[in-house]
Amino acid sequence: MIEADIYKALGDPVRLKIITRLSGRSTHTIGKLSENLGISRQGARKQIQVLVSAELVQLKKQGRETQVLLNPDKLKMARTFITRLEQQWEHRLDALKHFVEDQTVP
Amino acid sequence: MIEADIYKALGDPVRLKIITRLSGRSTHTIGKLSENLGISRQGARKQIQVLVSAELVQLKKQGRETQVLLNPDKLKMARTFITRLEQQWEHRLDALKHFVEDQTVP
DNA sequence: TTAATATGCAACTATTGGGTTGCATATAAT
DNA sequence: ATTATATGCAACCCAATAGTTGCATATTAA
Repeated sequence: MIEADIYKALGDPVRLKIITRLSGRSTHTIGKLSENLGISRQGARKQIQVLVSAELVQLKKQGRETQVLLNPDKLKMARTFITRLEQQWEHRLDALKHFVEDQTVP
Repeated sequence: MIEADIYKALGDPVRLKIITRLSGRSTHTIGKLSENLGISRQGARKQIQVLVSAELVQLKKQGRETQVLLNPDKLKMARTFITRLEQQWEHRLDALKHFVEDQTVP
């Protein structure tokens, strides 16, 4: 079940904040991204690495700094999976509804 | 950042399997749901409890067994949040595109 | 009433995770 | 050449998590 890793990566307030920032502003360097997260730079770096491992984010070294890039495909995967769950659920409810209707005396 | 808790709950293969089962079939008892997860009943029970705490799932006791019910609202929240991230991202890309176009010599 | 089933609760272990500090290194600016 | 900036790497700590086993309890079936 590969999907779990994506949600696991999103399942931390710091990492979610990072992702949110990336989705909103243009590219961030590791340094900028690590600011105002309430933790140390190295702490932030570790969280960024988690996002890299989950492939939600990509690093691109440019000179002495490193850009952090969002990978929208992975976000899409996460959303698609949830959407599928919801659809199955609704389909199930529909089936149940029909079943109940069939049982009803006309 | 409340959202993180939802993803955290989804971020485990066992729990994701449970959610998947719940979305697909009709209501499960705790017992049935705990089968074939590769872990003990009590282990599974703990994971179900995590889902309960995250309000992704609800329990309803019926006699000696307990039904596990999916809470579709929470799934929707998770999906909505990701969708919003994606939209911000796209909006950002659009803005960038326009900026580039403005810089282009006609 | 006795037995079987469905579940709960608690203690314990091992691993993962989030975070820190300290130090090293590479690139850029003065 | 020296200094400042951006980042990397490793060791360490503590808390949380995933899982286990063992036993208790409530409900239903025989």
